Amino acid sequence: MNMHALETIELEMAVLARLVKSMTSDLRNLDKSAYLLLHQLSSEGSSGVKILANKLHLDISTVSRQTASMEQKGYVCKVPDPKDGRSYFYQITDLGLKELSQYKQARLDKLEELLNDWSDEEGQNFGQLLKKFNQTLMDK
Amino acid sequence: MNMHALETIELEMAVLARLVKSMTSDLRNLDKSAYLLLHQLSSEGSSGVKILANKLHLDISTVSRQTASMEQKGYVCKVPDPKDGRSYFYQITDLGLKELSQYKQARLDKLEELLNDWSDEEGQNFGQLLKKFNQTLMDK
DNA sequence: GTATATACTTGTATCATACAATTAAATTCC
DNA sequence: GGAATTTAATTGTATGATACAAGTATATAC
Repeated sequence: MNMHALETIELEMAVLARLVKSMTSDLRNLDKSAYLLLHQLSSEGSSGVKILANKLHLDISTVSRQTASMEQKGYVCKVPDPKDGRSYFYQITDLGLKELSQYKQARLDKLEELLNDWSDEEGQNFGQLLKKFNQTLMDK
Repeated sequence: MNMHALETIELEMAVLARLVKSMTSDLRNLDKSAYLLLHQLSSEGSSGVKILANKLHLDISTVSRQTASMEQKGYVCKVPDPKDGRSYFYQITDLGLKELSQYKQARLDKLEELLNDWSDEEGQNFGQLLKKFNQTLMDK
């Protein structure tokens, strides 16, 4: 790929990481970190910490703490695996779904306001490229 | 903007933030956090912590610690402002420039490998949209 | 039935960050 | 010109997200 484009992506990616961090720091009903966890449980169904850790690219100890915290808040419930006394499934609860949807909506509202002068085409394009980029990162 | 596009951007942005975090955790000569600081000093010249904090969207206390750490490593030097006894300029040193460039190159190499099957056009497009997105975030 | 592997949790450490308190210098306002 | 206020920066303290290592309990293999 063209060097200039690479350099742009490289720098802007660093800038973005910083900006996203400061941007999301104020919608704090939900632990920011738990968003993807709940999303995962909601979109691909219950699973145990090992699978979650894999999907989320996190250490299992981190996920274990996240699930414990989510359980404590009533957003997920911990179901023992009948086939294996060591393992559990975490299942998102109705309250968890509600929280997830509210948090998502808050993010969407904010984003919509930010991007209010972007064209449909730019938005679609950006969304697709971001998705592709993530896919590329995920697979390697 | 089209709702579906917004939703894609919203979700993929969260995924990206996570992926970028795990991706960059292994090129650790330079504190990951210091990269943008050195970049800023190198591209827009010396300045004090307040201005840096503004440009980097960080608290001045955070920047103060970052500059102290960079100074300790010899990547920046701290020059008293002759006009104001309270303030300083931080200036990037030759060593700092060298480190910055090495770190940047490592990131570029990694990115190049990741994106080796992307077309020039996609890359350019993505770079431009990322830049525009960051600009949008930066300004609000 | 002992040894090993596996699923998960808990202990400990680190990093990046923010907010609050502090210090020291500059500015303002009688 | 000196007291009150503002400003630039640092330092104290706390937190959140993370990883790695050690521990616990259960399952599997030989």
